[in-house]
Amino acid sequence: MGRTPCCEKNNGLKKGPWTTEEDQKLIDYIQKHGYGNWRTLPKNAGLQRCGKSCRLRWTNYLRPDIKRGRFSFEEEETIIQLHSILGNKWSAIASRLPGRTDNEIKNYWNTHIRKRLLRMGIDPVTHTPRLDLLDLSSILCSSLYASSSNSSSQINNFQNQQPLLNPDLLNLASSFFQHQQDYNNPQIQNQVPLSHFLQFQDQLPQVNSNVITTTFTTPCVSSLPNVDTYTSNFTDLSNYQQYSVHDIDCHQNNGFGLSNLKEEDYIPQLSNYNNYYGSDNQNLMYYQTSNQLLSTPSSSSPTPLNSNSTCIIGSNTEDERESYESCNRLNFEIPAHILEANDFM
DNA sequence: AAAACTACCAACCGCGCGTGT
DNA sequence: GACACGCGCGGTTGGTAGTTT
Repeated sequence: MGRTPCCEKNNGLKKGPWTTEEDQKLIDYIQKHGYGNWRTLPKNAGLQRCGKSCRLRWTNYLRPDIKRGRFSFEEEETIIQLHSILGNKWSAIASRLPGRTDNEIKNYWNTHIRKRLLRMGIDPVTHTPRLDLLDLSSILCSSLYASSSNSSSQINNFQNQQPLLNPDLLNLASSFFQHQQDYNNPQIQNQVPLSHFLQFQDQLPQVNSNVITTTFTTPCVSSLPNVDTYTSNFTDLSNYQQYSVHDIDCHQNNGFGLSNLKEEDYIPQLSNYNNYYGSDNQNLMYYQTSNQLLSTPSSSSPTPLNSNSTCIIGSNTEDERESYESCNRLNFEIPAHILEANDFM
């Protein structure tokens, strides 16, 4: 079976980059006749190209409504959100970004966003933390329960101490991530009742609290070479309060500190990843655009929708960020009520 | 200055789907 | 039902510009 290929091999048709003359021929022809039949178009237009090549050239480059230039933060954020829902459906994503082509978005994803997410320890496919790498419980427990045989002074700080993080909280975080992953699957979205997620509401006290900072100095986990920044969030579905977790930085002394971050390493606020989770709308789209950056040394930490219910794991201050350069650590900011409730201190 | 390396992106390729015969 | 066709999609490639060594 099978169909004849669009572009026969060695049939004299040109391949490779288009010349301006070819572009002009294609533009002129389409402006006069439209682009009804791509297979016959090149012959009629006097082009030594196959129809497929003409179509790609037109749709990806010559179309008059193509928007050129860098992707804005809003566009980038939209891409990330849509990708978390649609996956690699580039054409579907492109249809929601006027002026951008699927090819352009795909390229941008593969060359910028995907790499960035990977560096952050986020699986670019599932948009969830790579728990294979980032097993919070094992990391923190192994770090916080220091062995007396370890001579590191940092580690010795933790000798004979109670675990600093409640395993229940860590399990809760892992559960959230897993649910988030499950909920990205549209089939599961339709099957899992909202109440399934609300169970956590009881576990996270509804208390306005001042966010206090707790800094843990730990040995970095050598098995996490790519985990630089991790961003995700928790969304309380009942009232859109958000429990954000961002900036779990685990820098090894490999020279990759925050100061090494380039502009492209900064990401738009992803805290609205889950906004659609709480929507009753079957179409489940709810956008919050934001220009806020994460991990931007010159900018303050992004503010979640409801900052009074924020559980931030990360460093917020300039001083703290600078100290990353010389000190490996996990740095947490945890609302006081959670710390108290879990007897952290 | 040149080689090596990296990042980017336009273009290609193969496949699947819908439609017509 | 089988096949051909047109088209669109997603993955991949390769050329090139920029950067580093």
